[in-house]
Amino acid sequence: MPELPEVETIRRQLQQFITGKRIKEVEVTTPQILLHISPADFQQRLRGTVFTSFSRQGKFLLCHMNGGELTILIHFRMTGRLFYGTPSAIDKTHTHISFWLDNGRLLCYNDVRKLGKIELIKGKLVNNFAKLKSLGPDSLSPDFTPQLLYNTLQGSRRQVKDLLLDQHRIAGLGNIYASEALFDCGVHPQKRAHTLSSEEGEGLHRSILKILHLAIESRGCSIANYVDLAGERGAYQRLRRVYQREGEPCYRCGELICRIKQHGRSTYFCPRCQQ
DNA sequence: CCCGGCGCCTGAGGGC
DNA sequence: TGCCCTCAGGCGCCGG
Repeated sequence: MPELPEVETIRRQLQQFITGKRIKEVEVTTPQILLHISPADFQQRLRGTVFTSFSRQGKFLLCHMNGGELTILIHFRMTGRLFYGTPSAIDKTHTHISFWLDNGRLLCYNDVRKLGKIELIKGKLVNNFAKLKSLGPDSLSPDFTPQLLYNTLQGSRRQVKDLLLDQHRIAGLGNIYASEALFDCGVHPQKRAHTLSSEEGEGLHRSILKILHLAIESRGCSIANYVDLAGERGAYQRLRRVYQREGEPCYRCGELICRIKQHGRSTYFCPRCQQ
């Protein structure tokens, strides 16, 4: 479930429903999901702690426990999800980590492909955590300005779509929203980043924000298997203009949407609207 | 720095 | 029905 809007949707729901809840017990059925910590240690450290708040950096979800004493860091990769509900209501197929809460409900990490990762960060180390520090500015943070994007583009000879997927430059965009944003501003995905004009840079910046806000309003994109905390699908897939529309007419000009491969990943674009 | 390839995993869908 | 291939919202590592 991966990109920024989906993680943000989950974060908001956690903030609303899980804040203040205490963990009674932790169940680890698939240890490989845990990074740099044993199941026993993970359980022991989290037992009895309270969910204080939830934040997000790019596609990382941070669950702050006991006012920041500990942070659970979650990356969903391709198919990770979180479910919240009563034990009888939750389908435990592909559930790897379960948090039993003091209200009798369960918060479960579910992941068909088991590519997602969960780790624990102690106290103030969060601000120094290498993995988070190496991220570029979050696409929705005030640091992500038109000027910053333009400077980033100027500093790279890579294809612009490839650059947009690099979390160390800009954090949050994934394969769907990168294609959608480039279509929205009419920039060809294979254009070299440094060749974009400042107007194109500004247009791209505007489109990224527009697409991300629209996707969050739609509570994410459920082309494949993404669902939110309550198991509900998002609605953005109905608004997408190019992603997975190969061979279908462009909504703007009628030309057929193309699919190309960039670094092993599909990119969708309109050859007429994106020159 | 940049790029391509592989590995991590499972499941869905298409061609034969 | 089965097999084999490709593909999938991601990312880290390695070698050239």
